[in-house]
Amino acid sequence: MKIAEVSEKYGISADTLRYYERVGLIPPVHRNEGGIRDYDELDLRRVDFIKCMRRAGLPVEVLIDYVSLVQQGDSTAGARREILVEQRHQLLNKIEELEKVLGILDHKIEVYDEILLKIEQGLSNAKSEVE
Amino acid sequence: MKIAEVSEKYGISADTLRYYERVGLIPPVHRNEGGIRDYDELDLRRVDFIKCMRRAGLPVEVLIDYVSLVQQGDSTAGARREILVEQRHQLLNKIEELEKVLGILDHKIEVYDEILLKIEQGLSNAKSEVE
DNA sequence: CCTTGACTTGGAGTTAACTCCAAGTATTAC
DNA sequence: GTAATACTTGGAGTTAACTCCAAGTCAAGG
Repeated sequence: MKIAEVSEKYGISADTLRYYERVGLIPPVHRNEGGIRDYDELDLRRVDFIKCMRRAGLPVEVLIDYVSLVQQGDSTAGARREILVEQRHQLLNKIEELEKVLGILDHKIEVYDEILLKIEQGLSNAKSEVE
Repeated sequence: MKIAEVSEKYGISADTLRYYERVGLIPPVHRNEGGIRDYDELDLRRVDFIKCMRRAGLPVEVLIDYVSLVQQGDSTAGARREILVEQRHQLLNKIEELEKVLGILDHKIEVYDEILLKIEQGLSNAKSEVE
């Protein structure tokens, strides 16, 4: 699969795909006779993995370390697991934080609904108190 | 409360606090006779609100818009509600995405546990297949 | 009175993660 | 077979969100 198609399929620009390869986030992609990138099944799986991890905010640098360990073979399995455990931990914290803020937003929206209702009813003394 | 104390209390650098004020993320903070920032209760509530929102990843620009509407008074309550609803929506999507990735990480960690167990048992033919 | 240290400002510098560009080569369309 | 299109590379530019810096002010301790 050509880079343009991969870009289309995963919603990642061709520039970004090349950048990922350059910095080692994705190992060198398969090329055709002319030296042009021709993503095979494995390459696509790697792109998909990286896409997910990046969307979740895992730092490029951490992912580079991880990918480099994968390249070094089975002996690095323990170190790779450590990275995943650490990132899982970070992710969990992040989710908890976001859920807290979601609650705050929900509350604020409710308050606004009440205020707007009052304003609609012409109660202009519905001084907001919301920030 | 002086800027250094606020910085300490909320884990935001004094530079960042001044930056927030400069770009309009926080309305001008109360000053003492000498012109030095002296955060009052309202200022602190604002700092806390912004801290939460920023931690959840709400863009500074969006928050500037919101804060500016607050300054413009009650007539902007509807527009402010719209911003919050939109951000709530984005946040929910984000949380769903993170939870998906959390699941992927959990699965990968499990797979690593199995592999590491095999390796530990000396089954060097436990060829990983994990990426 | 002078020094120390926390504060002020506007503006420049940094970082992560892209994103774009110029110059060159290869493939496809006519 | 040649013009247009798509690809290549290394490197420069961009964006968001800080973060740091130089030069200056001011209150308080010795």
